[in-house]
Amino acid sequence: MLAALTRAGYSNTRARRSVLEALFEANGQASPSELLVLGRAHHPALGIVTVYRTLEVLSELGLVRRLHQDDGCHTYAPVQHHHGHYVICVRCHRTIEFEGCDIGAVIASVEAQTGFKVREHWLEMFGLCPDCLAPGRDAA
Amino acid sequence: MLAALTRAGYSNTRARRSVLEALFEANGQASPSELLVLGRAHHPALGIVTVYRTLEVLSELGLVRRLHQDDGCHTYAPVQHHHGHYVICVRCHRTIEFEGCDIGAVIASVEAQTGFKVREHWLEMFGLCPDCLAPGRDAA
DNA sequence: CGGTTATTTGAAAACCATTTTCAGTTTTCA
DNA sequence: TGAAAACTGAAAATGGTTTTCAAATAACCG
Repeated sequence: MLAALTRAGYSNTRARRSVLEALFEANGQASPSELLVLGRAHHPALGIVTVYRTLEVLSELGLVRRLHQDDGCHTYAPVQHHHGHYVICVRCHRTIEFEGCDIGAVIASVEAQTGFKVREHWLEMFGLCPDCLAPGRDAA
Repeated sequence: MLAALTRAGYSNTRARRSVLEALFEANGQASPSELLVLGRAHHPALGIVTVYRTLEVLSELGLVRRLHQDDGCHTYAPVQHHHGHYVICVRCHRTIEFEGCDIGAVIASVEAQTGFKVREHWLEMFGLCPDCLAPGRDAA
């Protein structure tokens, strides 16, 4: 990821490195303010503005994806699959990317129903992760 | 919709009526500030706070659905189908609800891939509506 | 219909995530 | 190593949304 940034012409700075590290230490996904806290473990002077700016660059390069929360705030997850979507645990917020979103048929049906030409879609799933499903781990 | 509000124990007020009217005059969906403008045509004293509060009530009653925009802002659409999702025109913002979101197979595959138990999902599609697709209407 | 109470309303203020501004710092590169 | 370009953080600005609170309105009862 750092290499991709450099390749794209961006400087290799301490602040950006700390954001990248934070991103991988998170639970699959994290908000800018969570990344600030995690990132400061590596670079105490890190500022929230730089977290936002780094995430913006990473998004543009397709290295990170922005997830939408119900309240309208955002969360960011490293991209693993080119066409990936996410399942988010409603209890612990663990987030996993999945691929094989086979909704071609749904899109075709929507196009037929509405006359629209669909270009992109958002799909996010919410549920419980294996750990939070397991009985006896309610304290987690 | 008004009847449903009354049935649920809410007062039938001029302000709420104007928000309902605005909702149906919109292009399938509208933001709170757009609803304020539309609603004021019916009730000039309408305030934005009441628009928000009315939408909140309508959401709770399942009469309206909140759509998420890329920037995190929200838009509201009247509910037509119990399990509906929306296609939004990226050009004119016309929004149409569709049903028959047949992603049971996708959900099953995600559950198998990740071990999560999926409870709900968000699905929004973006594209061009028939009018905006039509050539020669570029001025619209 | 008139009076009383409970509900609702709108303005202003508070909130909070995100963006912009700007002067100082760090990187890059020759 | 030194100059120029890129980057950074703090503080201020923005803008959608929520809270507060006194005034207005609707519902209800007689």
